[in-house]
Amino acid sequence: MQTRTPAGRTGRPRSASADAAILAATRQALVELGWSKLTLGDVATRAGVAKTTLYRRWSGKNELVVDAVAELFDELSLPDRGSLAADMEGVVLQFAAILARPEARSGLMAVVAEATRDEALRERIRASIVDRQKRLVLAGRARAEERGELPPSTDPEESARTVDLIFDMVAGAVVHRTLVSAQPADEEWVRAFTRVMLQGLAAA
Amino acid sequence: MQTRTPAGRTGRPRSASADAAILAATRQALVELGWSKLTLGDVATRAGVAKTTLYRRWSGKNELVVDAVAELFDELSLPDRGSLAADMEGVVLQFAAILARPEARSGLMAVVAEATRDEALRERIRASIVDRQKRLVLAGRARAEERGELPPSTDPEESARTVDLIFDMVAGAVVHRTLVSAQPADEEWVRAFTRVMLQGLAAA
DNA sequence: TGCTTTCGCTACGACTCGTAGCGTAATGCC
DNA sequence: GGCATTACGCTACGAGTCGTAGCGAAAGCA
Repeated sequence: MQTRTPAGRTGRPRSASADAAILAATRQALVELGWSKLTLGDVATRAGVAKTTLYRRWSGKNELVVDAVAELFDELSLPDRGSLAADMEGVVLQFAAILARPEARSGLMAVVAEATRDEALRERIRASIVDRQKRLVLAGRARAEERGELPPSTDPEESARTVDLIFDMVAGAVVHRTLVSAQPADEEWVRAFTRVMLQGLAAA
Repeated sequence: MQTRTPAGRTGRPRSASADAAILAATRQALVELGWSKLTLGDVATRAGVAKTTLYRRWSGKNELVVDAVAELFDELSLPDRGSLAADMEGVVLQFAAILARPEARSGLMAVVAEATRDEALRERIRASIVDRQKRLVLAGRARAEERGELPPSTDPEESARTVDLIFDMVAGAVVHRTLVSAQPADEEWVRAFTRVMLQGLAAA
């Protein structure tokens, strides 16, 4: 949210249900209208709140949509499928499934585009979406190390660079496949992609 | 352009210089204002043409910006650097250099976002940007085959799938690195990326 | 010279934006 | 219970943009 609810303060507290209603209404509007035709007045009507309430909590469309989209990615998980390759295929498929949803497609790309000219927005995206999901890469590597599929990482700086590279390659490829090439990131594609990734990383 | 200039037609012909001026003005406005604050009225003023002239040629902001951005990617080339790895590093660096320019950053992502809800726009992007640059992948592979670095491709369908995969991975990773992670795709990163790509492809 | 199409210009209604002002509702503190 | 404080819903507003229409002038072609 734009203004975090301070802990000990007097006065009427902000309605928690309004937050949820607004974010849900934002996603619904993204599905039906897309980014460019989405107006804050419309979102407020859908959520059953006044437009002024919306402006009291978010400074604008960008921040609102980032928060609405960020919630979508929290459902990503990394179930143990027995091998590094299977784990990776699984999470990539989950990621692809989220990107197949229209509220994620139109919302995510639009805020990334806006973020190219807005450092604060870029930081917000990084904090609430990107960095938040890097946990998956870290967990996958840790699990592979436990299995003995990967040697334990030694140089922490080199290790961080590799995580960033993996994340850029995975997220970038899936996004490009889904949104630019407009082809489904189905099991066949994910299998081919994962093979290139893992073979390439293993050789390095 | 929105309406191609028909060949044999009577009447005053459309000014060719106006097209160039409008596209240049669009890029300039993208740099100074970004996507969301760019208005067609402003572009028309910058280009020294009337707003109505602009609407006669393009149906809207989306189509205009696609054409303005597409021109940026035509300067990509594939100089012979002696090896597949060097060729790939070279073209990836060129691609990164274009994406480092503000008119490409803000424009490209925005139209991709809009394209998620507009099939015609998606097709326009694919035709005027994506497919147009796949020539680089094809040329790089052909050159590598001549050098003997790659076996000649046999199955044409499998071959096409590989080209698509490579393109999604290269373009996606560079875009994500540059625009989402907001880190420079510098020589060090490109070298690491290229190594993973080529090792991964070689093993498959 | 006529015919055709484009051009620049002005004006227009419709819409969205973000904010201000007001009275009311909900909470904490005394 | 009363009071201060904050959030809420509602209405209204000026500012800005959109995309289009209508006009006379300009630039080609036969």
